Amino acid sequence: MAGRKPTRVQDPEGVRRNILEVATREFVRHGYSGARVDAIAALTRTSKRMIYYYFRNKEGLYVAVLEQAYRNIRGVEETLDLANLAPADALRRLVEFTFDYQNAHPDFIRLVMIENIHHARHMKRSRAIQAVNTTAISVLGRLYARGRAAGAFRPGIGAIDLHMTISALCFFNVANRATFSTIFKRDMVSPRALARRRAEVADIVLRYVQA
Amino acid sequence: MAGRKPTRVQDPEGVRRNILEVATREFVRHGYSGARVDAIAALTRTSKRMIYYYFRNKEGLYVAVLEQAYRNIRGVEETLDLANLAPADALRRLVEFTFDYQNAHPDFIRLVMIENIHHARHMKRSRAIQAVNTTAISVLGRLYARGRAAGAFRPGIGAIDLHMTISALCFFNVANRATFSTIFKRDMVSPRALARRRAEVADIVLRYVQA
Amino acid sequence: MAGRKPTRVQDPEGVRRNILEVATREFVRHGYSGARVDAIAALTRTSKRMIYYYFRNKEGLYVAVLEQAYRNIRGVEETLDLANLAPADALRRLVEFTFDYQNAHPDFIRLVMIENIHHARHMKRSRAIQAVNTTAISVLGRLYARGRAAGAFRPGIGAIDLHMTISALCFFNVANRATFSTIFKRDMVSPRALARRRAEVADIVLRYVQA
Amino acid sequence: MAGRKPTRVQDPEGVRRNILEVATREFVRHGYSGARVDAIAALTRTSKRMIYYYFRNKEGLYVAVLEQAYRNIRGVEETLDLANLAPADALRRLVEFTFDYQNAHPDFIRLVMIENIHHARHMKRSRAIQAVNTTAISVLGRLYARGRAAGAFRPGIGAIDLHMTISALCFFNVANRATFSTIFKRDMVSPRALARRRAEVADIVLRYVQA
DNA sequence: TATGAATGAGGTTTCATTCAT
DNA sequence: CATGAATGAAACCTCATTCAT
Repeated sequence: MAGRKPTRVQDPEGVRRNILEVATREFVRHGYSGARVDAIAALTRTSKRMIYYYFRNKEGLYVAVLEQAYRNIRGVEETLDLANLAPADALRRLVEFTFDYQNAHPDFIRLVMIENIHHARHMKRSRAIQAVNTTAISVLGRLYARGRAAGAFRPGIGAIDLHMTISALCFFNVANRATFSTIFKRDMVSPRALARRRAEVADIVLRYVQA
Repeated sequence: MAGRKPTRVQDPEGVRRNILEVATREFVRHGYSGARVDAIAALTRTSKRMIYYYFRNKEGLYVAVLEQAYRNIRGVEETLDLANLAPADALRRLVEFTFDYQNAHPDFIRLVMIENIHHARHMKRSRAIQAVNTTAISVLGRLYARGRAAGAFRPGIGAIDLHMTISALCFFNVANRATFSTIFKRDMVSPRALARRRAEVADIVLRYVQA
Repeated sequence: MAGRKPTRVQDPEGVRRNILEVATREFVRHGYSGARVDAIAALTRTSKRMIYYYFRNKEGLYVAVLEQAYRNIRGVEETLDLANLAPADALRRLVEFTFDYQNAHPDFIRLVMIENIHHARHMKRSRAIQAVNTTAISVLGRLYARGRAAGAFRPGIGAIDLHMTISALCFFNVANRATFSTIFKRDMVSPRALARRRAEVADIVLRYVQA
Repeated sequence: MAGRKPTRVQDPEGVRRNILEVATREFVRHGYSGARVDAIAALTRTSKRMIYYYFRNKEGLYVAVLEQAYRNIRGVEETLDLANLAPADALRRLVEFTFDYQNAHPDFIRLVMIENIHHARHMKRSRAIQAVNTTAISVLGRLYARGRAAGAFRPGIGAIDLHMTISALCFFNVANRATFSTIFKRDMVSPRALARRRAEVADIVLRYVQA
């Protein structure tokens, strides 16, 4: 009576989460069209029927996966506590953090790639996602303003442009890893390789911004 | 008898090319799994049977599309005639050219994205593709050496790293256009927006390299 | 605790009636197989479980709907008070009333159509329904006898035949409205169109019966 | 070489016809939603896949069935050669023919019922069907004009009204057979019952039209 | 009495591919 | 070389119904 049964017979939230986890893996692995609802169901602790019960259809499931992914990264920049660092140090830290974060979360990167393959069709329909990435920009904007005030950064750089630059440099290392490392026989995943590239990316951004 | 379609009745190479064009469009639009052999056949001036005749199966067709795409970009850097420019100018020109070229060939970019989604599986199997991008590196390598000799560039930068940086910055503008412009309500396609970003990208690279 | 839905928490008869109303609409709209238990439940003020609780299954619900519909029309003819009219006038009134009644109750007509599509399978099983339409015949039989006695009607017409004739002419206007008005671009629903056809139908029946 | 193989391996038209026949039976038996593509396929000499090849989807198949049914009845009235009969005789013959024809083709009647259940949705979309029933009206219109000229018919009756009357009386005998004969325990299918009702229907129409 | 969660069976449709001519 | 017809396997999805609380 007191104390739940060990096998929770009904646990909607758990079931939902379980489906979402499995589905994320499958979509990430095979793309939207390549992912199989059947395969997802089989890896789930529940049945195919439940996927449709919770997410209506394959597209609904995919959108939920996407939203969840964006929700997970929302505002990570704010956890950084950059205010106590000198602007240049803060920026370097932000870049390195972004680099590490993206390399640590290839699933998210791949979902973004997939979404781009599909012209951001699903993202466009999701209010939840649209509400996201703004924190990145505001954190960056404040940091840049601080650097400007301190005379550390040169003028004329937009926060969105800066964000795009950082994103582009970090994103590539994950997104294009397969083709790039194939063509150039280059290690892009070992800790050493990551550390080297991370430093390089930070250098690029700092040289770009510094006065 | 009299009224045959004006289609050249026997033009194997033309038929092959036609299939390849249509297939490129479809793969680019919908990804590998999302592309439909039926749809490709219907848009072709020939029939489905010919696709299998020439390319064996869907995967063969996709690989052919990919190889063709890589073949088309092979060595464009060499057409640039950078030798007569000062190293910095030459590098700026190379970057801007790369930026323009990639923005002008989103199909190729999207094929690379697709290939990355699929872990470069097909590319790895294709000798033809593996033989490609080396010219980019050698052109860049020579240019960097020249800049070093002239005292214009700082030491310690690898050609592959430099190439990756340029690629990352240019690639992002095409590959992540859909999601990025959706989230940040940002124009990434107008001539004006392209010109601005191209200049910015060139600046980034030059500041990174300059002594 | 405070904010309960205003729904009477315990009102079995009301719940039953509510389900029946919604179900009628759905069956009438989509036919037996086309109607969805889920859809019915969703439109109900209660839940799916209650449908099964009260009606056992989809078929039970449908039979209940059908019985209810027949119960509602049972004996409407008796409300007419035809005894004070001359036989011909009484018959005209009966026909016009039937015409109006059927046009005012398309749901009932459609349930009859649906039941016919299914070979009256459910009706055959329902004692409740079988007990119905006899009043129509007896009313009509008495009226015809009166007309015969008065020399107003010709001999040799059976009450059931007469009923069938009236039914056929009235029923068609509702049942075949969709196809007929589509093919012949004919208004069959405006008050004016209904009045014209009603008069015509009455004429047909009277000319048929009159001596 | 000369002389076809007995098992014609490819016979698209035959396959199409075969599917259509089987599908007609199934739709007629179970209505649109109640009919099962699987069941149709199983009764076919080909496979489920072919149904989709030829008819695209269930709705396409149903529309084809409906069009085919209307095509089959198109212009049967013209085969009657009524011109050599006196107007009243011609009209009686037309009515009796219609009665017999509809009773002999219950499948068609049931398709019309089904289509009405679905608000003529499919018919409205089909140009082929819309083009049909006009011959019935023109035959009837000419006949009525002839009867008027001969002083045999009374004035003021519209051809479409007349057609509706005949249709209603004939249609009912097939369409409402199941419910009507269940409630009134009445034989509506034996040759004798049909002959009696046919004569009655003809009488009704003639009394309605005659001067 | 009431509800949201769950389910198995089966429904429709689509896919890449091959066959017969 | 070329084509329309054909196919099996599997994809996505829906249905009426029942369970656990």
